[in-house]
Amino acid sequence: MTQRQNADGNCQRSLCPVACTLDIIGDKWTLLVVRDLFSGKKMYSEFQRSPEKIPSNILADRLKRLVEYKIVLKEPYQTHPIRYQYALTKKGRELRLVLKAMVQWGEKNIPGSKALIKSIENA
Amino acid sequence: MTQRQNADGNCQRSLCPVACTLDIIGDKWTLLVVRDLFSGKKMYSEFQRSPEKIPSNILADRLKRLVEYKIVLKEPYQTHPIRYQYALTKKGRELRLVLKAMVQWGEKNIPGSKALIKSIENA
DNA sequence: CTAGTGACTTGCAGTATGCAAGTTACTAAA
DNA sequence: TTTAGTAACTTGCATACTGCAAGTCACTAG
Repeated sequence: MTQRQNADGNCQRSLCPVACTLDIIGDKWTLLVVRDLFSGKKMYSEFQRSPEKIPSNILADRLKRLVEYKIVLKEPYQTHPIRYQYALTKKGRELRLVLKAMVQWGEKNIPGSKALIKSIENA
Repeated sequence: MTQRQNADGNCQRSLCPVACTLDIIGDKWTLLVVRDLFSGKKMYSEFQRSPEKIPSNILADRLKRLVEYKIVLKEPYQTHPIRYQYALTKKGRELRLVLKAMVQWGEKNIPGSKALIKSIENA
C-alpha cells in the first residue's frame, strides 16, 4: 500500500498546490489511468490493454487511490459475479487541463510522440 | 541513477505524449524543482531550502536528469571554487502550462493548498 | 468438463526513496 | 592560524515502491 497522503486530501509536504497535486498524481502511472478514463475506458481489463501495459498490482493500487481521493467513482455494473466499472468524478474531469498541457508539451518537445486520442482536447 | 528514458527524449512505454511526458516529469519531485526555477531560484542550496525539504541526493539526481533532457541549463557562476547555477531552457519554460494547470487544480480541489508564488501565472 | 473472461491478489527480486553524515573547496571572523 | 560557515554535492544504508509472473474466485459459454 502506498501512503503518500491521507484520503481527505490534506497536504503533507507543504501548502503549495503543486506539491499537494503531486502528492496525489505525481507518479508514472496515475495520470495514464486518468487519460484512459477520459478516452472512454471504464473497465479494469481495458486499462490493462493500454499500450503501456500497466502491471496489474499497480493498476489495482492506483484505482484504489483515485477512488479514495474522489477523482474516480467505482460502481458495479453487474452482480453474479459482481463486477465494477470506473468513471471520472467532477474533480477527476477537472484534471483535463493538466493532461492537455502534458499532451501539448509532449507533442512539441518529445520527438516521436503523437497523440492517439482527441478526447482530452474536447472532453 | 534513474533510467526511465534516454537522454535524447525517445519514448519507452508508448508513443502517447502523456506517457512520454510522464517518463520525464512523472514523479514527486521533478516538477517542484521546475516550480522553484520558475519562481526565480537558481542555486542548489535554494532548492534545498524550499518547504518540501527535498533530500539532497534526490535533488542532485533530478537536476542531472533535467539537464540531460535539456529542460534545465547548468552553468558556472564563479570559479575558485567552481559553483554552478541552474536555469530553465525554452523547453523547460514551456512546462509553465503544466504547472499552471496543477496550481489551479490544487487550489480548487485540495483544501488548505494555497499558491505561494505568482510567478507561474505570468512567467 | 474444459476453456475463457473479469477483477483482482500474492510472492518476490530489483530499483528508488529518504535520512544522516561525510567531502571538497574555498571565505570570513576571532 | 585555527575555527566556522557556505555551496554543491556524494555515500551508506534501511525501508518503500515497482514490475513480472503466477494464482485466485466467480461465473459463462461450448
